[in-house]
Amino acid sequence: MALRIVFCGTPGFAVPSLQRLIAERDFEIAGVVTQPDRPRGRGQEIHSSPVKDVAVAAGIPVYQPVKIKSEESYEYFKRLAPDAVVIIAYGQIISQRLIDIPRLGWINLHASLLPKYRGAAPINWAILSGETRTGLTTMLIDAGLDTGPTLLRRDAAIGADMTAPQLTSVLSEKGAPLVVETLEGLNRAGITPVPQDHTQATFAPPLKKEDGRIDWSLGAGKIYNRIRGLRPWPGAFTSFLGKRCNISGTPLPAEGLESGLNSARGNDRPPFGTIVTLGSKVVVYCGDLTWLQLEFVQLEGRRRVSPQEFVRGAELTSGGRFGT
RNA sequence: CGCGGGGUGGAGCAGCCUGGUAGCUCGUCGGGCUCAUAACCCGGAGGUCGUCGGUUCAAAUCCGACCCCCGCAA
Repeated sequence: MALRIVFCGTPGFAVPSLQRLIAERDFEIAGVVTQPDRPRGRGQEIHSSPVKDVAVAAGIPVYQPVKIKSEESYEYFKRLAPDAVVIIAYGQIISQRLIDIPRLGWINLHASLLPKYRGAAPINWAILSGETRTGLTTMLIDAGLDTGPTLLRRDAAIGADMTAPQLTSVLSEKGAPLVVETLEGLNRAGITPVPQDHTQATFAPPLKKEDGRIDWSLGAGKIYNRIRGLRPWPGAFTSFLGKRCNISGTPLPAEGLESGLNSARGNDRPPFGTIVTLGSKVVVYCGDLTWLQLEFVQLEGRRRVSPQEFVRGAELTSGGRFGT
């Protein structure tokens, strides 16, 4: 007898798990719940969620409540009567009334080693914080925010150059089999839920636009963590002559430091954010006597260009700098 | 009709408001200089100024339409 599942999820992170559940014969996906279609992007065109697209393609009925905490959605779950609900990056808080419906509970896949990085943006905050390891945890949803007892977990390394979308992709793929394993384990009562140690909890709140603004007084390594962790949104940006400027870069290797400092006029420390050309490289002065080597620059309204091209057009003769 | 910026030799930009000689940095070609260099000096080639139409004696510049690119937003 196949387990009857309702799947709740929204972004691409949830897609591999959904696809896996659809493909496995042991599960019957009774319905998919996702966020309503909303106007997005330039032109404000209506877009559907990645999870919805997959569900529709698979012929699974989709339910998109504006508020899942409503009488109507309560009736929805009652009617579908799932054995378990799998919820991955859905985007709304679940009330106890709903949690109580399925026999096996609501199983969540979270992209961190709980209780670390509870919240909406665990992947971003892990990279932002300079972590070298993170992981995945499956847990039983309770009334709190990522506070329920944990079921299974998997470690994962964060490569030194890894960006948030890359790590998201890796973890979402690794997560799919973990979800299956968790469901099967729960069904045969082969997994014992383990309460979280709430004293060890840390939080990964939703990112804000301003989180992307670069503080050039930070060291290049920390700035690089932000560049990696803030993709694809809000991205790392600064300002240049009053215009928004999206940039990317990597810390200048140590052997470049000496010549970099020299060309910045010896002991006279330039202001943070000063742009200097070093041979074919274009570097920016950061805190802790470090330099960030630019990878690309994109001024608002302009195409993304190489740092060399940016410098040619920007006329940096008088010691141009970011943050102006 | 969500808001906004942009399309100018091969690249990145200025010029547009206040119509009248195509500008800057770089590349490229030729020559020179140097032990040497992503250095420097001299000279040259290369542009239907996104497309179509309008106004004007005259349009990169003003007006209209369209195509393409991008930032914000979500």
